Amino acid sequence: MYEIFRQYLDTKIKLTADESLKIQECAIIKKVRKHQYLLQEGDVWKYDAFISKGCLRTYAIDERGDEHVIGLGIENWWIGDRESLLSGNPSKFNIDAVEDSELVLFAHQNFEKLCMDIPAFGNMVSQILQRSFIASQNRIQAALSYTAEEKYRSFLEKYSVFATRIPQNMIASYLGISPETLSRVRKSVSKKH
Amino acid sequence: MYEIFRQYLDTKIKLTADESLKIQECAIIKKVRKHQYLLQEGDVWKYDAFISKGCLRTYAIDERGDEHVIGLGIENWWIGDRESLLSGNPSKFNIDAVEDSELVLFAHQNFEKLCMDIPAFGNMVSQILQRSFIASQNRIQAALSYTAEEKYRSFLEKYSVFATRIPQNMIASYLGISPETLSRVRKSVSKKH
DNA sequence: GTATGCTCTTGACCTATGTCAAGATTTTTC
DNA sequence: GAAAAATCTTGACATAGGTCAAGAGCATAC
Repeated sequence: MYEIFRQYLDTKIKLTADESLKIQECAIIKKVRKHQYLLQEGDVWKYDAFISKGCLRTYAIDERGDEHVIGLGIENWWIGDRESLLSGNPSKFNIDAVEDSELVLFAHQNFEKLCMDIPAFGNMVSQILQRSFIASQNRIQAALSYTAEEKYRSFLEKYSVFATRIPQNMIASYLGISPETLSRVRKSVSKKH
Repeated sequence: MYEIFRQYLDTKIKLTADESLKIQECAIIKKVRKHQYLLQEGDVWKYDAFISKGCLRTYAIDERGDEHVIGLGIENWWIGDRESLLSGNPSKFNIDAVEDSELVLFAHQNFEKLCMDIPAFGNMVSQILQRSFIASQNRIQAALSYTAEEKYRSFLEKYSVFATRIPQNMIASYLGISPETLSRVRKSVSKKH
């Protein structure tokens, strides 16, 4: 439903009725069922996508056939493959639904036009991009410095919302550890309390 | 020297003489000697910084006292701590010079004004930000999926320029492996050719 | 509501990479 | 340009975390 996105916008920026309408006119509502792909490796990603309901993951598959969860997103997050979007090259990633989900999509050209025409909107988008970048930097730091247990603890601190909704094997993959190790870490963490 | 930055701008965007001047008026030239700090943990980072000459690194120090190289930059790269810049909080990172270097700094407020007043400049900046984000995503993928050898190989492919200028122990840290492991990987990689 | 698959846990064992230490090289300093 | 300091290499050994396998616990589907 578009309503969720409207509410999200309201919390972030002030828009005139006209601007608000312009944005809505570009929006495409998309539903995906659990396990359904939003993007498959090899396809070109052409949208800016807001999650209004549910939960999705971005993952890559390496030569050994192992999956690596690159990103996770729930309500009020944005998702997509900016590399494919920007370069026009086929994506290296898959995005699929962890739960039945709903998204608000914008064709990227329309989206860029909205950013140009509505400065408040453009600024919001660039804010989001900045925060995504900062989050990646922090994730890199965690990947470089943390033990398996520290990775899990800091994940819980930041993203406790995810912890209950996402299967453990995906969390393990997101953290760069094996599901077995995550299971053991969880056991030892819970014992300590 | 500011000239290098002017050339960089020329390759990216077209500016009027007036716009060009406005930008130059905000620029602060800063020289740092090898090993000198540009930013120390605990300080607040307040600039947008372009490297016109030399080479710098961003690193964090963990509780065990070990350094982790979060980022590297050479001529024509931007460097800084966007998290501290955006939040106003003290930085978790250190930035220091790997070689004698020269930077073009902009106080962030001036920089934002330039982005607003000169759309071409603003667009360039947001392009750069996007590419930084994409690069981080790829680095996360590498950290999650690659063996030590694969990390080093892909580093060489992307950043062969660095390979000669940056001490191996820093490259090792950037890749999240020990200097000894990197030394062994290099030996085995060179044998294969 | 019971059968079929997933996901999670646990144990036994393995391996890639880390750690420590010593020597060899290279770089810096005066 | 010699001495001191940093960096890199190599060997021996340690270990965090991976892999494999089996069983338990949960969902999902018909």
